[in-house]
Amino acid sequence: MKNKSNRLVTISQLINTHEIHNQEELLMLLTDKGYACTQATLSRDLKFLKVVKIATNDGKYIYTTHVDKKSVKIQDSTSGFVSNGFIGLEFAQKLALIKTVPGYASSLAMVIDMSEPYEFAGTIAGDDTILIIPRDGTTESDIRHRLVLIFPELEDRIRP
Amino acid sequence: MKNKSNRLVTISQLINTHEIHNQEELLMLLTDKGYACTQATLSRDLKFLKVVKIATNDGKYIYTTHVDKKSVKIQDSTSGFVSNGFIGLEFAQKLALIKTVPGYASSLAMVIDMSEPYEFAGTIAGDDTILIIPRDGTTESDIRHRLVLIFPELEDRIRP
DNA sequence: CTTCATAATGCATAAATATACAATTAGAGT
DNA sequence: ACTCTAATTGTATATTTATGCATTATGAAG
Repeated sequence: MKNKSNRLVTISQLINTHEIHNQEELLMLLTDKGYACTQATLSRDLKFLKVVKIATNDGKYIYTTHVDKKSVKIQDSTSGFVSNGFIGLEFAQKLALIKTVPGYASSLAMVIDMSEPYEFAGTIAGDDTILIIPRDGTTESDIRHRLVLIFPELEDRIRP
Repeated sequence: MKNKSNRLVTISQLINTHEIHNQEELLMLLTDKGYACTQATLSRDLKFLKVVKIATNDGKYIYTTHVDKKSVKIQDSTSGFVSNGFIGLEFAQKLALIKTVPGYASSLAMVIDMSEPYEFAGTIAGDDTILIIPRDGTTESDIRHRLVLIFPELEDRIRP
C-alpha cells in the first residue's frame, strides 16, 4: 500500500516513545495518527521491524527494538573443570569474595559472568580473588544459592 | 521448587545454543535434559529471564536474550574518545560499577584515575568491569557528576 | 489500456503465549 | 515438629500473535 513505509516509520517512533503492551494498543495509537490497518498487518510489520516484546520490571510486557548480543560463546561443559580452582567463599561489607588457586580467578569469574546472574551487579577478578558486588537487597543466602546453581559440584563448600 | 533455578540456568543455556522457535520446542529440550514442567511455567520463566522472541531473516521466529539498546550502542562518532567501550553505569552497595566492552575496562579506568577525582577513593578494573569505590559521604549524584566531567560525551548515558 | 506479476492487506482462524485460580511446596520463625 | 507466609507450579482458559487463503492494489511491460 502507499502508506506502508510511512506506517513502519511511525510504528518505530511509537515504540521508541510509548510503552506499548500489545498490538491492540499499537493499533489504537496508529489509528490516532491516521493509519488504518488491522492487527494482522501489525504482526507482519513487527516481524519485519524485528521488534520484540520484553518483560518489564513491573510485571508487564512492552514492545522494544532489539540489539543482538555480542556474547562470547564458551561451552559450559568446562564449568565443572574450572571450579577446580575454587578455594573458599567469604563475605565482608555486603560483598562476596571468592578465593581461588592463584591464576584461576579470571576463568572462574568468566563462568560466573556468563550465566549473567541477576543477583550480581558485577564481578572483578584479580589473580586469586574474585570480588562479587551484589545488587542492593540481595542477601548472603541469595548469593550462596546463585553460586550453587553455577557450580553445583561446590555445593558443600558454598553452603553455610 | 528445588529445580527452578537450575531450570532457569538450563533454559538460558539452551537458548544460547539452540534455535528455539516456540515454547513447545523448549519444553521438549528441557524434558530431554530431565526437567519436567509445563508450557505455563516456561512462559513465566521466559518472562523472568527477559527472553524475547525475534524474527529471523529466514522468516521464522527464535528466542534470544535481550540487550538494551542504550547498553550496546558504540557509535563510530565516539571512536576518537577514550570513552569508547563504555556500556553502562550502575550502583550497588554504595559502589559504582562501570560495564565496558571486554578488554576496555583498564584503559577506561586509567583515564578516570589520571584525573584524580576527589570523590573516588580508588578504582579497580577487571576485563569488562570497573569498580569505583567512592569516598565516604559521596552520593550517587556526585559520582555521576564527576564522571560527566571526565567523559562529557557520555553525559546522556551517565545521567539518570 | 490490458495483462501479468508482485506486494500488501483483511478476514478468519490456528497457533502460541500469558495468566487467574487453586493446589502444593519450600522456608523461616517459634 | 508446627504454623505461617511466600513461592512455585499445573490446569484450564483468556489473551495475544501469527498466518493461510482470498482479495485488492501497485507497477511494469507490451
